[in-house]
Amino acid sequence: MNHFSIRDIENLSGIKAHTLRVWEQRFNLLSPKRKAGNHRFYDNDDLKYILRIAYLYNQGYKISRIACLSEKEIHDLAVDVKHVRDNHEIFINWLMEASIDFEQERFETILRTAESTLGYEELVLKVIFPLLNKIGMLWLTGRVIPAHEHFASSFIKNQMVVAIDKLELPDPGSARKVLLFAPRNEFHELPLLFMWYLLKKNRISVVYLGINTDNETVVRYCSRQPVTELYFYIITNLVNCNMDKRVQELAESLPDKEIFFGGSQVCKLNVSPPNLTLLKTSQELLSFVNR
DNA sequence: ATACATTTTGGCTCAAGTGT
DNA sequence: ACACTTGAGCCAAAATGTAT
Repeated sequence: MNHFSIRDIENLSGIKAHTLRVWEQRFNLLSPKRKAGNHRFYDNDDLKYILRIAYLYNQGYKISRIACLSEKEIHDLAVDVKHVRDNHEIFINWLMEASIDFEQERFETILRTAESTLGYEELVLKVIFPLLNKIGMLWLTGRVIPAHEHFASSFIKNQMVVAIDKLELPDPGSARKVLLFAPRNEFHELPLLFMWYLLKKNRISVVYLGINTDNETVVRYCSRQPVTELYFYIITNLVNCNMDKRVQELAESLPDKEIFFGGSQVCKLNVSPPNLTLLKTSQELLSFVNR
C-alpha cells in the first residue's frame, strides 16, 4: 500500500486539495487516515475511490448527488461502459486504477482496448501522455511517484517499440535524415520514441541516439554521417545543468545543421542561436514532422 | 432576469514537517 | 536553531446552478 498526501491526490485527481477537504467536511465523501501531525494520508483504495468521484464529477455529476451515492453505486457508475464512446477520460481512469495496484494484465488489456477504439496515435496523444502526466511523468511540475511511473511507462515503451517496428521502412530517396536524442540527464524516453514513430510513419529516415546523450556524441555522429536535422527535447527540470550553455554550445558546434528543440522545458531557454527552432506546441511539433 | 442556494476558490494565520 | 515549505481550518468572495 502506498501513502499519498493530499497534494498527491490533488495532482492525480485534478481536484484541489482545498476542495477535497471541503468535500470531506461537508459530505463525508472521504475519510483519510491521519499521520502523527494530523496531516491526512490516503491509501490505494482511497485514491481509486477519489478518481472515480473525480471522473463522475468531470462528467457533470453534481458533487451533492455523488455524495448521496454509496461506494458501490459510485464504482458501478464510473465503470459503466456506456460512457465510453468519444471520450478518452475513462481509459485514463481505468489505466490509473490498474497502475495504482500494479495490475499488469489488466493494464495491458485496457491499452489494447483503447488502441482498437482510438487508433495508435490518438491512444498516445489523448490517453498515454495525459496518463503519464497524471501518474508522475509530469512534464511541468515534476511531482513523481516513481514506481507507478516506471510500471506504466515500461509497458507503454514496449508497445511503442513494437509499433515503430511494424511501420514500413523509410523511403530510400527521402531527403531528410533526422537525428533524435535527449540530452544528458534526460531519461524520459517515451516522447523520443513517439517522435521516432511519427517520423518513421512519414517514411522519414531516423537516427536514434536515445536518452541521456552527450553533446560530444551528437557532434561526433554528425561529423561522420549525413544528417539533415536534429531533434531533441527536455521535459525534466534540469535546474543545475546549465541548459542554456549546453544548448548554445551544441548549436555552435553544428552551425550548418537545423536543430529543433521540444518538450516542456523549452520555454525556460534563454538563448536563441540562429540554427535553433523551438517547438512549443503540438501543432509546431507536427509541422516539424510534416515539413 | 432576479433572487436565492450551492459549490468552489482564495486569503489568512497557526502549527507541523523538512532541510541546512 | 534557523528558514522554508506544506497542511489545517476558518471566513469571505466568486462562481455556478436553480427556482420563481
